[in-house]
Amino acid sequence: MNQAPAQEQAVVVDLTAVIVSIAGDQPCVLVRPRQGRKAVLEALPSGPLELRHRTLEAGLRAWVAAQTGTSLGYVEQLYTFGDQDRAPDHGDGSRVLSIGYLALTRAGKDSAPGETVWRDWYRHFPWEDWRRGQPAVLRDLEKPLRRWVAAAKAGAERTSRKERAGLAFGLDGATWSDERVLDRYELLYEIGIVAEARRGSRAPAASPAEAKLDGLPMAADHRRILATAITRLRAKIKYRPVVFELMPPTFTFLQLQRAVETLAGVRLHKQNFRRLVAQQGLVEETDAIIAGTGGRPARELRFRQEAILERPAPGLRFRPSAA
Amino acid sequence: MNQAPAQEQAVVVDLTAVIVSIAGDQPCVLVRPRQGRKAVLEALPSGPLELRHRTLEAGLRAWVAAQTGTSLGYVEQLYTFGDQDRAPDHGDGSRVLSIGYLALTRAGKDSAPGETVWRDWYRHFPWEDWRRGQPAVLRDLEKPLRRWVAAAKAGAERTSRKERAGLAFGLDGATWSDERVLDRYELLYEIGIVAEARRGSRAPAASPAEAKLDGLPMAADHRRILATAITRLRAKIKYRPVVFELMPPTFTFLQLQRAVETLAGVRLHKQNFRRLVAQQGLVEETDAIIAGTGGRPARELRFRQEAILERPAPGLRFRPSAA
DNA sequence: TCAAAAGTGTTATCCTTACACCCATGT
DNA sequence: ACATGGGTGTAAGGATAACACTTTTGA
Repeated sequence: MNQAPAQEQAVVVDLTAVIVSIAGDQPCVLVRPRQGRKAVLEALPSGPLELRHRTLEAGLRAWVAAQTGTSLGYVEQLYTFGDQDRAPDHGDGSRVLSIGYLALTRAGKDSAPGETVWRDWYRHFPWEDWRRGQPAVLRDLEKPLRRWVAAAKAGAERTSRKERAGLAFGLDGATWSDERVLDRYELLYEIGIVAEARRGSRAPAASPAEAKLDGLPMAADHRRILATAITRLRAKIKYRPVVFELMPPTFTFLQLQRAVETLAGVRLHKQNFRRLVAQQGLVEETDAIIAGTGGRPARELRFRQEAILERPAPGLRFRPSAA
Repeated sequence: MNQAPAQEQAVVVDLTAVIVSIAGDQPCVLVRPRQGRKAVLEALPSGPLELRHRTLEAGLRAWVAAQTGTSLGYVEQLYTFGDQDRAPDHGDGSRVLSIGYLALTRAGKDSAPGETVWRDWYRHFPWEDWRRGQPAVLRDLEKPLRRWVAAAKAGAERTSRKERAGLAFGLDGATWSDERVLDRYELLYEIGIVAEARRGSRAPAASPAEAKLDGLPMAADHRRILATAITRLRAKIKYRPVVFELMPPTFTFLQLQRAVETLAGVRLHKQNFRRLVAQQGLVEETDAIIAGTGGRPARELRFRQEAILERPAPGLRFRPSAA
């Protein structure tokens, strides 16, 4: 194809998994400790693509099985990360690509084998959880955001920064969108609030005040991959019945609502959510009634596979509740 | 990170571009001839990732500039293809990944430099163009599809095949969805109707009747990459203002409608489309009036950048017209 | 008895869809 | 005159959001 292979370069490809489950009211991701240059950091399960892997997905499943003992169900490819400066950990000049995957599983918080642990993803993104109202960090983030906008000299650059910050964080009358997780992370990375941005010691060290605004860092660029996964998942529950991959086979309306709220990081309006789910035909009642829910016993529900055939976009197109 | 690099394998990464533009009423993709094993096939512009490329996207832009003389505007990553049997052209056992990108450009049909050519993408997917009603091929495809369903022994496999075929091709009362381009291609690949599926000489040669049902093949797995691009683009015009990347700076309502119809492969309802676009605030009128449209002169429109800030999902959420 | 959850009913409002109809130009 | 595209009005139906209210359990 190409007569000048002079510069052609072999690269190593890492397969990286964001494995998500729900435990109680926490959205969890499976991580394992990895020794960084200064401290032990949390890393996503991952391993290099090998010749024996017939497909990329098969390679991912093999690595995850080896490292976590888990056999994955639902898996989808997210994105391929390959920028040269994205992972200061590998500073040896060689090229490492990461192909990120999103996996959904029912495995509970207890069942993390080997050295792996389930972690609430909001520990890494404290500004993303609006279930108890606007998160406290977010108010404190507004000041550095506005400072960053003002730091550009007036004109195109200033306008562009103002727009980006407004859109991503819902400033100046813009509404907060649960789906802009990656936009927000990348903006905070650019500003230098996120610890990973300062690893290459290019950016100035954060003031102690700013350091408190950041969530928990992760190894390499895994936090960016996690942000990509959350973005994809939050978008996808709205037009595909993916929540059910995270639910037990049977559940109640409220449990389903809580699951969606957990992922989306918002509170939903109870009555309307029930009606939405019911009339979409996504679930059907079993004969059972579940007691001990803390109130009146609830009808037990199960997912209706057939719904996929009937609706063009069978998801939970919720809107956050006003309250 | 991993103590046993025994099997670690270096791979070559190809950056592949699906460059789309609209010429008249044709959705076009930029291709260049490539010598296959038997014949000259159309290939997407592509080249290997090199050390000098700081980012994947930069590498892609460099290769496209070198091969086509085009400097790309809008670019987004699509998917990374890495299955071992996906590209029978490279049969030497080495691993080649392809990272596919979608690029949108205003360049017209005339301006294809070097050995490149603009091609109507429906030549490769004749079943995807419903602008003049149900495409003729589709009626003929129904028979082999049903034969494939019936070929499975009754039970889970048969049911699954029936569902897949129904969903993808709108059989048995299911509605045709313009977004299932990749599903349809992959199903036809699996059945063996698509020529690429028979390259490895695993599948039986098609009967002359079946060969006529297939669209034009492409080099390697480029047709699959193109199908991925069309799928993404058809989905995206509905919630992001990406059509405007393909439009001239100013245009009329009908031109905009034709552009969307060209991409989506469906006819739209005129009055409702106008209202939809107008009330979304996606466009604004210039002072000019355009004559010579074939009827009454039309108001000239331009895209409103600000619309992106105001709407959460500023796209053209059209539905196909009944007629 | 009371809090918490389950569940029903109703209304105002908005958006979509479809239909009907008039306007201005080129041939 | 008439075909073609440009452009407005409006009414029916469905989906949504917000509200109020009843029922059933466990502590």
